[in-house]
Amino acid sequence: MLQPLSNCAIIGAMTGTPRQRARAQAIEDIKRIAKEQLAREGSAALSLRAIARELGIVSSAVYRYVPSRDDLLTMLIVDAYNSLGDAVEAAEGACARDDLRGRWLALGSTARAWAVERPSEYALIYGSPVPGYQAPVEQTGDPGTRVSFLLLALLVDVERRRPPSAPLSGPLGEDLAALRDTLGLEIGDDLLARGYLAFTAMFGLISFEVFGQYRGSFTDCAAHFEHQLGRLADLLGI
Amino acid sequence: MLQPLSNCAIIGAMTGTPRQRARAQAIEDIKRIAKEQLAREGSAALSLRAIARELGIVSSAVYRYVPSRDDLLTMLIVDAYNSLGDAVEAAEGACARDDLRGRWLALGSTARAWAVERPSEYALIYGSPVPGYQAPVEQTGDPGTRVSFLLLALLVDVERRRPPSAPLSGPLGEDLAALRDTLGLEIGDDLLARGYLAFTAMFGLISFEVFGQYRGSFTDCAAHFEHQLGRLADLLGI
DNA sequence: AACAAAAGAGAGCATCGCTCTTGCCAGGAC
DNA sequence: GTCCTGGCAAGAGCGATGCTCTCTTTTGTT
Repeated sequence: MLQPLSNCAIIGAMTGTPRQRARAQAIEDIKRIAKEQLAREGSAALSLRAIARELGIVSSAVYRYVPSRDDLLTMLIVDAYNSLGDAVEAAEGACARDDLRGRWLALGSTARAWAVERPSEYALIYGSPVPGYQAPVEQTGDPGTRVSFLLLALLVDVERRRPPSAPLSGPLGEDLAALRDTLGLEIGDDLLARGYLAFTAMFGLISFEVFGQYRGSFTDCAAHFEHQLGRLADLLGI
Repeated sequence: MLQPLSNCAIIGAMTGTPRQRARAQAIEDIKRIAKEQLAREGSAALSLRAIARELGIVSSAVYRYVPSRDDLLTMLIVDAYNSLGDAVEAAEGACARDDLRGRWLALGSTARAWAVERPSEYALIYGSPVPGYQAPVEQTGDPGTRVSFLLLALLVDVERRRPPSAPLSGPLGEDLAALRDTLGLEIGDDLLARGYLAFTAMFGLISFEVFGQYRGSFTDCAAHFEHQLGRLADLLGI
């Protein structure tokens, strides 16, 4: 299980020499303003010059703290992954471990609430990739898998309660077997496939809502989401 | 049912005065190069100056044909919606009308194939909105609903074969009733909700694949997609 | 107090979207 | 056939971007 890493920046700001503290604080300020800009203007309009203006310094000074605009975006993506991971882990961890359905519902509801509250940050990690920019996996890798690992852990607990199912044949069966190997988790093909579908459908629901694809079909998106989350729980057999 | 409108540009290029033909051809050239740029660089890197360079004209000349970069984006979005609509309508229309499952599978497979072939155009319509730009609904409205209308028509045929289900209560029930009213379609609450889930899950699956969220979990994404499409057909009871 | 490292300032380069003015040139009216 | 007007391209220019370079100032450390 992954550790909550998102507060390491705060820890960093409290330790070290005054120079290091000031530097960490400056980076935090830059990221804070960047997130505000992101929420106002969108990811492509993220401007280091505008950040510098708002910070009251000249644009070239920002480069003392951030190597480039793309690196700043990567930092924000990592932050977003960790923020989402923190929220979902906390909510899921508050459930009784044997309350499988409750854990799934908590996971989903919290992810949706997080996304609806920060649509711009959600778009950063689950939207179409920012053009001309591919987030480096070595940076985003671990934080980017926290939610999926949470679901996988849930699936392991589900599997324990269910009779073992026959493995799937064909190319999908081979892929699932390979996944089982690399992850080292005991989840049958059937449940693993159902889990993938539930996970993808859940983020599909969130994306449709956040990105405005419903075009106002629902006045109460939360009710719709909860309803569908229940259906997905049924699909998982919990 | 909506007409296939996407070839009106070609019709426009064949008719009218030489002036109008040349103008329509120029706009087509601009859009073609824009799509190539989109595929290479991404939507935010879409540059009118680069288009002008590739076209061998000066940047200001492009503004004779395209009012602004945002308007060009809107044109591309409408084109993408229509291209996807054409493909899906053709594939679904080739199925026997009473082959409900076949129609659903054709709809989904074709949508996925279209998206995998043109990830940049898919991102344009189903990705996170291009920053600082909201596609005007009056332009994208009709083409943007073609696929959903196809699914709704399918759901109507499904409903005819199924025993009527009890309406849902609560806010979701009210939303679904309002949808039934405005659309004028006879689809029960239960099936309508299932249809929404299936639709959203399908595009969630496509988005996860196209946007690289699976991080290489599947060597055969098509097999995985077909498998899940079958599960969603089961969910629809077809 | 002196030093060195870090931070900031400013100029500059290439790019972008977009506007304006200036010519040019061909299609349509006569 | 000629004339003229409307559409078209060119070019300069404005404000903005990311990023680099150099120079100066600040500041923590010794």
